[in-house]
Amino acid sequence: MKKKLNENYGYIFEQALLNEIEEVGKLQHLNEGETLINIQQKVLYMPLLLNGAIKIMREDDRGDELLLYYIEIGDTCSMTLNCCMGESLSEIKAIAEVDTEVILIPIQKMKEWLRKYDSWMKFVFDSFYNRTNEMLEAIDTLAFLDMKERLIKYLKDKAFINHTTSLNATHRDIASDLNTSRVVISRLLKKIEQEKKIKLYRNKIEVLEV
DNA sequence: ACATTAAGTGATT
DNA sequence: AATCACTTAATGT
Repeated sequence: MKKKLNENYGYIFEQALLNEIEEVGKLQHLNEGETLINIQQKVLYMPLLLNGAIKIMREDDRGDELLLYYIEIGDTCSMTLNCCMGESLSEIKAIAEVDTEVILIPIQKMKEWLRKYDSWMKFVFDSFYNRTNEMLEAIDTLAFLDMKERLIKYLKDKAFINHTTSLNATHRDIASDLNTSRVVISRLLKKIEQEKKIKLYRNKIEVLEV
């Protein structure tokens, strides 16, 4: 853990803070598809991403999901930052997009470190800024793009996060991430394929134009 | 060979 | 863009 921590955060945090993180943090491995936190669950830890990627989903009361954005290396989730004052319930659902390693930090430490370490404060503010921007982008996407454009963006993002143009996903999965129906996705994918931007297979999509 | 699941399609709203 | 109803294709047992 020490090594991985240093690789990813060695340049951001001072040594004393790194030591504390090592002391109180728990290393956790998440397999692809595993849930880090679910909606309405108590937020007890703040995750520091070491590698991999996590997708952040919103969910309505019927259980319909919507992909908001991804969290990547060196990131944390700002939703947990809101919670540093006390226990609260998660507004979002976080699922590992690929195999992922995180360090879990008890949220009580967050407040304490804010006063103690400049680098921590800077990190928290930066994270806030980054998440807010991603949130705005998610809103723009929803408000201004039609389903076809959303789908293309989705494919690009997914290819980027997974570091491959060969995506393993069913039309059903995609429809659920975008909160639409499978039929719609199938038809749009067909169109996009005809435009030579992707190639379709069973359970798999090859992204050609990136 | 049969059941299950993924994907394609026309028609309707 | 969503839904229905149905078909076809791929895959697992």
